[in-house]
Amino acid sequence: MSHPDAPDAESTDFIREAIAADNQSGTFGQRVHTRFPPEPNGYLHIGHVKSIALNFGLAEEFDGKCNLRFDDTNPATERQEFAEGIQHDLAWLGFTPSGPTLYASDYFEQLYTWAESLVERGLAYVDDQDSETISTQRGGFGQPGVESPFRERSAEENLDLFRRMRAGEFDDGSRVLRAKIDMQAENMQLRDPIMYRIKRSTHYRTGDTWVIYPTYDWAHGQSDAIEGITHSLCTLEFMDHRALYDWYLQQLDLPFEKPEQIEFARLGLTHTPMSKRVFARLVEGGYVDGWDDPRMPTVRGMRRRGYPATALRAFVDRVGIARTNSTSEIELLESFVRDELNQTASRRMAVLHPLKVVITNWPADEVVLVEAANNPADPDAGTRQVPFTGELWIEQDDFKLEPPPKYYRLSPGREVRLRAGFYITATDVETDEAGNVTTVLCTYDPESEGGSTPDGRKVKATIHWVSAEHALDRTVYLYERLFSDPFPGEGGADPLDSLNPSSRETVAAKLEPALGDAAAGQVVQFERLGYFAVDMDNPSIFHRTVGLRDEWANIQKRNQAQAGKSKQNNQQGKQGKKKSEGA
RNA sequence: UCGCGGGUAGUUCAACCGGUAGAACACCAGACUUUGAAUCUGGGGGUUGCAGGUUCGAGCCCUGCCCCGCGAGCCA
Repeated sequence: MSHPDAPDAESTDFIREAIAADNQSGTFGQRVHTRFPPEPNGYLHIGHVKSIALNFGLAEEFDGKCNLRFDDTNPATERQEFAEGIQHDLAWLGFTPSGPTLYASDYFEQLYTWAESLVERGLAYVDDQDSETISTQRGGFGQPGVESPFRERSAEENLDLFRRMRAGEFDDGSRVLRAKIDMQAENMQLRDPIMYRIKRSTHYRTGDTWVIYPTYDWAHGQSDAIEGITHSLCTLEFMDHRALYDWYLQQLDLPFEKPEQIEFARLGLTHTPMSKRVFARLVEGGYVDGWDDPRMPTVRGMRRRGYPATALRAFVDRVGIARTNSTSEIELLESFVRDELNQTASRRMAVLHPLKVVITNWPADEVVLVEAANNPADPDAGTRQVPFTGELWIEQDDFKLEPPPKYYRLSPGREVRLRAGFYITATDVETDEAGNVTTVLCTYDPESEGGSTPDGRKVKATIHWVSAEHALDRTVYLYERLFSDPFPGEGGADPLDSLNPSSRETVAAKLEPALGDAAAGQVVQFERLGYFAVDMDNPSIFHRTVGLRDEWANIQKRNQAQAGKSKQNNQQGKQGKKKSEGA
């Protein structure tokens, strides 16, 4: 294939450019070594996928390496379960670390040794004040900080105190080790940041061997250095930490080029808070079934929902890397999911909201096996046989006693095609006392088997169906957005305020027999409805992954909006535009 | 209030370090169709935050202003 004029398919961004420049100048000797450093205090979510794809993608593109390192410096929140889950999710996404899994907690001893060396050189001191006092002394934006009365302790005293901190002689929170930098610095991160705190909490890996733990800032750059990381990528909120990152590394006087911290914007997604705190509340509050609930934006939730890993990766690739805070539309993610599934998912028929059809001229008890393509776009996907009988289920939406304009599905006197089956014409209905249609009586054209007639006449609609006698009864979960507001929590509101109360609808569906063979986790297309994933644990449960694009729904929506608008014109006036400002 | 970062179609990103803006998704229309899907074709959409300046020429450079984000955890 030759597309001489095709735009360069290679995605480029400021980070890739920076790396190319480093390679050009030989800064790291052509080496590219990144790392993905999650804290094991929750499961991976779609936001992490962006960072993962960036770090691992860079390593691959530049023929370098990418580590998986757990940033486990806070024993209070971390758990083995999360560390394992993250590794599992990472593998499912299709990424493989360049070496064994690494842990910041493995560097505790080295970090401690380095800290002592800073103490010895008068670059760090033990502060006996409580956190509130320290916080007050730090000053504020535009106001200088106040130096701690303990700032000028001798190196000997500091070393003694620091060793006794490690030995467990002091109470939690009673002392900290601080870097001695500059209480006047405009960058708050440089106002004598804390390096160690005393915290008696069992660490999921180191147990109780430590009572002092390094803070993120003290641990991160040094961990990068230990691993020979060249480009340490993190999100924008760490921008102010870069000066500190560099300061620590400078004091260590390492015999090789120091890693370079580069920040990029985290992923924002409409209708999707991207905070572990919110996720934990959803799980703990019982608003969802767990971290792997199909409505959760976690990797495991999306996997259960049926989102293919390739779609997730294609999505974050498309969003790209920039320094602009931005929020992508969730529709973009969904379009990648559909795009992938359209190519891979087998077609099946299922009726979600069943309405009985009786074919009055069908030979009693006759069963005809009709042949249906598994994927019309892919002949290699083969065909299957679907039993057709005189009693069928069709979708309630596919019949209207009084068809609205532009409606061309089944209605009295109208003929439609049953997909891969026969043409039927509605002749009559049966209703209950309330007047609701309970059964549609039809006649069929015996010459139309397979979906076409000798006279070649056209019908406007093709609808799906399931033989009542052969139908499988299954539970299908239909999902809507978990949060109805595109920007949950905007303006300081509680994100949970915009939880959609009907984010999951449970439906008793009728499925064609072939669906009985669907494998756990498999995703199929229910024709005309959407993609549905077989639950990974219970194969008789289906989750709607994503619906098909639905032009008819759009038409109806437009008509409604039109009607609503003309109604509104009469009573318009007040209601200032609601603009949301940060609280 | 101070510091840092950012502002290009509805959204997310491009635009060879000055040559007068493109793509994807979304939207609209048409073609095709045994999924109102998919596919194909076409279309509407931008005074590049605002105002000046430099220049033959500015989204790119300069000045001022506006708006948004982050920063005062012993969280990461």
